[in-house]
Amino acid sequence: MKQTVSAPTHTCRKANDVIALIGDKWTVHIVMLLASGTQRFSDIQRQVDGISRKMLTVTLRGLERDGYVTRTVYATVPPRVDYALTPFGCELVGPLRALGDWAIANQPRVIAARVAYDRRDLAA
Amino acid sequence: MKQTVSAPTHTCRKANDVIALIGDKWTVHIVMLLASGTQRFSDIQRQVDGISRKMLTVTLRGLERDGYVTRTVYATVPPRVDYALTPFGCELVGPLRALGDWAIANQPRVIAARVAYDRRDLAA
DNA sequence: AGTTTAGGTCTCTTTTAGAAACAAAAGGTT
DNA sequence: AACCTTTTGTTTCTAAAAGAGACCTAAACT
Repeated sequence: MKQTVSAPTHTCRKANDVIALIGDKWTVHIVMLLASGTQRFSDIQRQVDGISRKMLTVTLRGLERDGYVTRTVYATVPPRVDYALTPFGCELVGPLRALGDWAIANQPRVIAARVAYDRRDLAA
Repeated sequence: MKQTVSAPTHTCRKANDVIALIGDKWTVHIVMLLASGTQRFSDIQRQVDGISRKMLTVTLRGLERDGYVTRTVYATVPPRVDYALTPFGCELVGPLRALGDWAIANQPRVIAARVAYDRRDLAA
């Protein structure tokens, strides 16, 4: 029997692959940061609260690979590496900022919902 | 010495907490699905390609806890459980759909960027 | 009796995230 | 000369999370 993968399913799987990176919590922060201009590695690390060097490297490499950011290495010692959005990356800023702003604006409601849920759970 | 956590940093950490769930690859799919109406557990599982029962349970529970969806259990055998967006969850649909649509529309460009990157990488 | 069904849970294995040590090499300091 | 600092990583090791698959319940059907 042939595989029964419908067209919509196929589209979803591919979109999922894109979303897996752009929806990532670190990615949202980093892209919003870079939206305000070029930054070097250590600048980003300082501004993205709680990220480890490793995860920053991994995330930035992924963003570079997918075409959202450029990585410019200066052959100095100690090294200096600049990250900046590509034009394609700039296009992503709109929808991503919408999500980020929504999250910031509605965070108190989420916290309230959590507290209510956990209290209800406790009572049961 | 006092902790030096600036106000923006504080805001970012809290927003991060919200984004960690709403930006999740499964969440985006599930919320978009529920946007078109109430669905039962097995319906969602069938439509969200590749999700395991466990991850579907975990994700839906998280969405319920944060106030985005309601969970209605019917005491029948075999059981039946309906999931639906709350009014709050409906508010999330806008920004989430924007992101999802962007991902679908631009997926080919991402794939192209990846291929180019990997080829460049290989040549080096 | 035995089978099927829906919505989970439980256990076990594989990935992934995160913390922390190490690298490299030019320039300044002792 | 030997040592320290600086920046951007990489490597290693541990903890947490995701995924695969068996198991559970109990009514209705065969």
